[in-house]
Parts: sequence; structure tokens; C-alpha cells
Amino acid sequence: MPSPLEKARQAPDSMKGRILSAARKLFGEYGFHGVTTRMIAKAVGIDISTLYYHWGEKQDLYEAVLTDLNEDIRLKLREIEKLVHGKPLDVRLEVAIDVMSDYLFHNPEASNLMLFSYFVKTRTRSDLDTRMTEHLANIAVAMGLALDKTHVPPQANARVLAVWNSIINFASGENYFRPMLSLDRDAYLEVVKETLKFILIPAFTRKDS
Amino acid sequence: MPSPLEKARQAPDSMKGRILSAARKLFGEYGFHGVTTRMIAKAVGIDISTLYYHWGEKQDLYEAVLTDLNEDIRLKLREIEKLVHGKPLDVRLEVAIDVMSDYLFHNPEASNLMLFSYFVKTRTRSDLDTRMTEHLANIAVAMGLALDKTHVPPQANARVLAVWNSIINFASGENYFRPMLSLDRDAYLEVVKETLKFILIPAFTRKDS
DNA sequence: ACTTGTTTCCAACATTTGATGGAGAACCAT
DNA sequence: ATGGTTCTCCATCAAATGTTGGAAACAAGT
Repeated sequence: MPSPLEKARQAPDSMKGRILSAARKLFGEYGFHGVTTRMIAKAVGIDISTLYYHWGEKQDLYEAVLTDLNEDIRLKLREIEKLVHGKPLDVRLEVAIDVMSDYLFHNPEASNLMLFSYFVKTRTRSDLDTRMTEHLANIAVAMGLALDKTHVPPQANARVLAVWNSIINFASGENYFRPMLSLDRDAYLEVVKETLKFILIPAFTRKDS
Repeated sequence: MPSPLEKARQAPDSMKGRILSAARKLFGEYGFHGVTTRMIAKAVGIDISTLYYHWGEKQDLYEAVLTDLNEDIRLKLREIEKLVHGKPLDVRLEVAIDVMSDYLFHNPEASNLMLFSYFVKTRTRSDLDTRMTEHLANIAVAMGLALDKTHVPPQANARVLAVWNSIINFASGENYFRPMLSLDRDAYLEVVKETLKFILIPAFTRKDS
């Protein structure tokens, strides 16, 4: 039987789905403590008790948002993996950067939510996510940094993290960085992709000396 | 005449200074909305009205924290610049990575605060910071990506941002990433430095083809 | 029409939170 | 000691916030 979250994912027009998506946007902008249940309800155009009826406590809703996001990421990574299967590493990186950047720039709340869960202590801490660990392991294997999903050396994970973070930072920081660079959205996205490739590809493709 | 903040910086044992430092730690952990004035007062061991007496509104205190941090960063960057003056780029990067990593790992709230100001919409938005722009310009010149502080092309700024973000991410994410890598603090710090050098140095030192 | 179950809203609640007024300490120069 | 200034706390306020009970609206089967 599907969980409540899965149902909401499959029926984005249902009340549950609409609340989830509004919550996701808001939590992505302001963080957990920066959003009130009333803000979410107002964004959907409903009373707050309707929100509580569907999702229960604020904390529960927030966790549903994170799980929802993680599922999206998982699918996106799988899509990329299919796209680049068998290609050499520099091409894999290039495609991964392009596709992930496009995705994150069209879902600006996604990268913010990730940053929040990495960096912010929630006053009421929920248990750690193992999902990120899985993503990392998958990427490490895909990049040839580890042979086996179950045995990824710390060094390999660290390198994957460096790549991963570089990408989400530019997406997350758009509102802050773009004015500093005086670029419009399209130009910013292009510069970001180019910069990421400039930074990341040489590290992984250089001939060892 | 020195501003209130400068006085507090110069007298860290004064009440003003103690409040500032407690606030800085807490805002760094939980973000603006995640911290209450009562939490800060409690951390210092004083009544909240004493806090308001010294710093006024929460928002003002928060901005003082950010300004304080920015001053630290500025000094740190200048220190690095002196340290590597005249050295070739790969050495500059190496030293910068080492020194910045050490600094950020011993001031864990610093990188978090930076991430907050880059990524989080505060519900009550204060005006944009120009200080970050200055830091970027300085680094860009120091790295030879621009000839003149006042004319840094977007591409150069983007590259500096990529470097900058990579470093603060690992510091900020320690609580989240370190358990994933199963490393103790020292080992984590070492792996981070190594990874940063692995990622960043080749990009800037390769011979153009 | 009547029952049964689901969904939505109104009203209210107890806490939490940002913020202040005013009374007393503490300090300090005279 | 006295007067003035600076600092600290207690008590309190109004607004915001998380959360719930219960009544109405709605839907669907019989």
C-alpha cells in the first residue's frame, strides 16, 4: 500500500499534493523556522486546520517535503545515469553538470532544501538521512571512484561531495550571486555551467603525473 | 569615533561583546528565525532586557553579527595575501586552502552564517551586502583572474565563487558529512584539504591546450 | 430522504516570542 | 554622602504561532 506521501506525489492536484508543493516552495525559501503553518495555508488558499487535517504537525510536513525531494533527486540521478551510460568520464561530467544545473535552476527550492538539511540544526532534530549517503555512493561508482556501492572510501565520497556541492551552491545562491555578476537568468546559467566544467573536469581527467 | 560594533569587537569581555559572540554562535547554528532573543540571553546568562538594552532589535543584532563576521573574513584574507605574496598560483591556492580551512574549522559558525546570508530569504530583508563583492574582487585580482579590482569580469567572479563555496561547504557541512565519511575531526579536516586541492588546483594550473 | 464518512472552516487555546517601562543596583565623580 | 549616569532585572504586553475541538458542508451509497 502506498504511503500518504506517495499518494500526494501521484496526485499533485489533490489537496494533499497542493499543500505539499506549497510547503516545499516556502520551506525552500525560508527554512523550517522561517515558515509558519499559516503562511503555507495562505499560499494554498485554505484554512490552517485543513493543513493539519492532511499532514499533521509542521515537523511531519517538513519531513514529507524532504522525502519528496529526495525521491526527485533519486529519479534525476537515475535519468542522468541512463543518459551517459558507457560514456567516458569527461562526457559524463559534462552531461551531469548540464542536466543537474537545468533541473536545479528550474526547481530553485530543491537546492535550498538540501543546503538546509546539510547545514542547519533544526531545534527539534529528526534522525539522520541515509538517503544522501546512497546518492553519494551511486555517484561515486558512476564516476569510477569506487568499484562497489557498499565500499566507498572516504576520499571518494569527499570528492563526490565537492562536485555535488559546487553544483547546488550556484543554484541556491542565484538570488545572491546573480546581482553580483550583473547577469540575467540565462546568462547566469550559462556562466555557471561553464564555470563548473572549468573547475570540475580537469581534476578528474588529468593524466596522473 | 568607533561604532558600537567596533567597541564590542575590541572589548570581547564586555557585556556587548559577550552578547555578540553568543549571538554569533547561535545564529550560526540555527539561522535568524531559528534563534530567539531568549536563547541568546540564556547563553550569556542575562535577562533579555539587558540584551535589548545593548543591541536593540533582534534584526540589528543579527546585522551586527554579520558585519562582525565580515570584518574577520576581511582580515583573514589580508593575512593570507601577505603570506603568499609573490608566490605562484598553485602555491597560493594551496596555502589559501590550508589557512581558510583551519580558520573555518575553528570557527564553525562563520561558514554557516555566510551560507545563511547567501541562500536564505529572511522574512524581513535587509539591504544587500556589498562586502562580499569586495572580497570576491580582491580574490580575483590575487588569483590573476582580473587585472583591476574595479573591473572583474563575471566569469572571473564565478570562478572565485566556485572556489570560495567549495571551501565553506565542507566546513559548514561537517556535522552532516563527517558521520557519512566515518572520520574523526582531524582526519576529516585532512581529507577536506586534500579534496579541495585535488579539485581546485588542476583547473587553475593546467596548461591551456 | 437518511446514514455514514470525508473534507473544510471558524473559533479558540496555550505557548512562544519580540519588545518595553520602570524600579532598583552598581559605578563614579565630586 | 550626593547626584548623575550606566547597567541589570522583574513584570508585563501584544502579537505571532503551533495546534485542536466541533460544527457545517459535501459526497456517496442505500
